[in-house]
Amino acid sequence: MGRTSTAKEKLISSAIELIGTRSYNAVGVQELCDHSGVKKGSFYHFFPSKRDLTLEALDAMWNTFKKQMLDPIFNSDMSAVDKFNSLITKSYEHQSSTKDCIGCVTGCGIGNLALELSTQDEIIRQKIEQIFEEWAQYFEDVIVDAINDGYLSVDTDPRCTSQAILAYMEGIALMGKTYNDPTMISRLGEGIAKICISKKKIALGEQM
Amino acid sequence: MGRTSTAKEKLISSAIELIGTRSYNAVGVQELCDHSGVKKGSFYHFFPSKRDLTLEALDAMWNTFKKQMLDPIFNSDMSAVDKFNSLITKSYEHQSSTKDCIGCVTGCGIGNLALELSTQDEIIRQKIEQIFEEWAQYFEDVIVDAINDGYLSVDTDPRCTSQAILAYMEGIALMGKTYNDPTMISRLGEGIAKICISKKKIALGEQM
DNA sequence: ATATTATTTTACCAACTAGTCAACTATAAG
DNA sequence: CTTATAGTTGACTAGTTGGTAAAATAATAT
Repeated sequence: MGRTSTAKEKLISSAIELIGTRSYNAVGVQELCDHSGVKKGSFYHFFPSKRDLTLEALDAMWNTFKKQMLDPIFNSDMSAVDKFNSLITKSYEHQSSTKDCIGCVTGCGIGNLALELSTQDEIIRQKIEQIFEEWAQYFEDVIVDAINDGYLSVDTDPRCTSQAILAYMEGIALMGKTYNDPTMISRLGEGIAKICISKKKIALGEQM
Repeated sequence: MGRTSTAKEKLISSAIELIGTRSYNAVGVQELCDHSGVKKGSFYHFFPSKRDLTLEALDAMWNTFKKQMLDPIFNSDMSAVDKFNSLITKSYEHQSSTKDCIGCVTGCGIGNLALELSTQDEIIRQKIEQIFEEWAQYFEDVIVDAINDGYLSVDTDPRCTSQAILAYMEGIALMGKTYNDPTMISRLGEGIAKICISKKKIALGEQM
């Protein structure tokens, strides 16, 4: 009942675009409304706050990323190494076309919000933590396979290693954004398959 | 001539503390002034803009980091591996005490600003790029030594590898902040010495 | 056709933003 | 002791911030 609307979807798209290329605090509700052709009253009809829009934008970003990047690669029959290399290549291509289009490397939209808001908004921090958990699970699954197939030592800690690979990817995106150079991603991405963390832990006090 | 003042130093310290634990856009000039007990008029006597204060805060952060972290480790006689492990341990300890003190992992103050401002402020982006260049140089020097001493393959690309290690450190800091868990840094840090990038490059189209 | 309900619109608010300015004051050097 | 100068102060913009309230409107299910 009542009329239908595309305002919500338009606001989420604008949030991904504007906040993704600048930052959460640099983009205001008014600008989000202007960009999507929605009046501020409508904004607050659909979202209780800017924070809530951001939460939904984060979900949309993650779903798009899974559908366009992770699923095609990690549901394929490539080797573990090729899967990681392919992810790097696709990331490079994406950042490269973003730079051609708007003049700057924007990095990872999720990582950007993680660093900007983790200490300021516990709900957003938790949402990103949960996204990172899902993301690392993609990696962990192929690492477990690689161990079972004998391509990786049985000493490899799959969870630790998958988080390390995710950390490295986020770090590469940060470098690419800082240098405003997409080739940073392909150059540094070559090191990705070498990261692995063993189960045998060295006690912290002993390692020096 | 004229009177002396500590206002500038106090403002820089406040900027490091407040912007470091929240973000650039989340901290206003008024709050910076209140925190350091300086009136707004004095702020603009010393700094033409909030941006300029941030630029000086970035310098101060980098100098402190060099003096307290990099110099003691990289001017020591440890092995290359021990130097990197030691840096991880010190980073863990620092983030850990920050969490005990204020309740959250703040990550790398320089990396935080890099992601927040790189697409918005070209001058700040360039300053951080230059800091990253200096930072990676510390790593590159020990990698070159390790190659010369036979601990690392002669195929190792020192510049690429040093940037990759810096990327990994920034990625680890991002994960620690996102999970609000300092142990992320020590756990993932174990993989740091394994990263290395070879000189022999695989053409981008061939790698899949 | 009408009642119901979802959406849109406009005008509004109080608080806050970065930044300005001119008058005032303390001090270091001569 | 004076004078030049560096630093301090508080009042002031003009524009923006996230968010609110209520009236107006359009579409849908009956």
